[in-house]
Amino acid sequence: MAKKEEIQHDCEHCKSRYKSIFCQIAPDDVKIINENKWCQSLEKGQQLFAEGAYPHGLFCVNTGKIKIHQMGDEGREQIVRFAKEGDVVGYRAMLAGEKYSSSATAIDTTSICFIPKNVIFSLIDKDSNFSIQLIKLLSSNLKHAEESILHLAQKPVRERMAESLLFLKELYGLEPDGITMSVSLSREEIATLVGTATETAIRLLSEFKSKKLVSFEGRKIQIIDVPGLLKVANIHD
Amino acid sequence: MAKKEEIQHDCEHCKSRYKSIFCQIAPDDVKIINENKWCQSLEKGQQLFAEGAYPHGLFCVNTGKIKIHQMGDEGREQIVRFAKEGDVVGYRAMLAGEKYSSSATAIDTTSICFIPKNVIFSLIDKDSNFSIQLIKLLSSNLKHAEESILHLAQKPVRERMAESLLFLKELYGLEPDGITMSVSLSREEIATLVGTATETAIRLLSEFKSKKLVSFEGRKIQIIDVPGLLKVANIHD
DNA sequence: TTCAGAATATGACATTTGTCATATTTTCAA
DNA sequence: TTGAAAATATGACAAATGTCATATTCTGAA
Repeated sequence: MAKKEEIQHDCEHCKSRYKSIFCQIAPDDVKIINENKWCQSLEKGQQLFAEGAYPHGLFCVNTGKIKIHQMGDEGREQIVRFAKEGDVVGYRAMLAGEKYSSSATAIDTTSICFIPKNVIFSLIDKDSNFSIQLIKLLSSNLKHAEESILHLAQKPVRERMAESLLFLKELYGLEPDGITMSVSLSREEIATLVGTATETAIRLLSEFKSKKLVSFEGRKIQIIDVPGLLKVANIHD
Repeated sequence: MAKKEEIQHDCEHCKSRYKSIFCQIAPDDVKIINENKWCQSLEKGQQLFAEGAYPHGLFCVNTGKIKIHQMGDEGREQIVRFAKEGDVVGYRAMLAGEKYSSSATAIDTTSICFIPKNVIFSLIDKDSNFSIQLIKLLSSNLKHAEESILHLAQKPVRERMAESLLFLKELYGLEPDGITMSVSLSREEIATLVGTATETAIRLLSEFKSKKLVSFEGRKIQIIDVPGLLKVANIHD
């Protein structure tokens, strides 16, 4: 695990708390979390935790962007989820009492807080509202995962590529210019998200560029034609 | 929804309860569930609930087999999960307060109990142990879903077919003869589980038969060579 | 600045997988 | 029992996608 960078934040005034599963907890519990958490900042590319390790707590994303990924048989990575401000990562394995089944890596400068396992379990024990928040989070993740299963099984790569671009735009939003995607990924990372070979991803992006659906300069991708991308993605209503 | 067949069971003596998320609840709560639940039996092919409908509770599988499936763009079904004795179905949408994102259909004669939403939520409220059971269930489903994402994105169809056969053997077990799989699916259903075209599924099964990995007579499939299937599935340790 | 290694790009080609057509077999209701 | 419809099977072919080779461009450290 990356070294601790002790830039302590204060949970009481944490703005990402209100976007998180901790949005409804009691002031006393906020205090307990505040006293037991520690904060850390990650550079782009730094790993938060690795597949196979044992979790000792969970991580709250304060600012930044995280990818959750798994290693396939041939050493090829697969991105299974993303996290942003207000999201919680590393909780699935912790709650299940298992080793991590995925790794988490920062894909941008990221600031996170770590909350120890025992604090979370005592919260579950005393605050049923918090349990419901966790249950809803897991449910939402499961819904998205099952949608991915459907799309990977049935949609051609071109559709999935268009869909992934729109998904990234929705999730991480645009820069102040209103068209450039805030998230910056390598072609290889885009390929592992879409579930295809890097060369295929590159070709499809070039094709989308020539069709004026997107434009890009290196990793900075501009979304030019949302209706066009929706059409390619075969998304209607 | 299918019509109610009032064959009331008794939760206090229900043997599938001990395999379920209700394994640890208090006797008083068992009583409450018993008084509020109703039971239903489903023929093979009968639908339990449909994508888009609103959930009013959850279903416990008493005996039998259920598939959880979604409809893709071109009207092709995708199986995303299975349920068996002791499993709970239809809970994801209910807990999240959403419409069903999948349908559930019996793939064998099945007996289930329905437990109303308010009973479940009051259990969550009073019994944190029950919440943890639900959280673990969701975590387990999410883990499997993310594994499916990895495999659909990276493994060729042949590997996924071998893996699916082994998975079905593990999940539903074998008949008393020790080699025939207990679950009986059409070629089309197997295809929608593996994520391929029906013809491709048929060809692969024929290939496995000629390689003496399996044998079959119609929908009754015998697992002949587990190590061979593991090898084809590219599963090592 | 410069150079090596990485990332991106593109062509050529092989392989996998899906689609369509058409038998053949099975199932089930009249 | 019989016939129609559905399910299974198989061939021929097309389309999608991956792989390998090879440029070209970019990036960061010396």
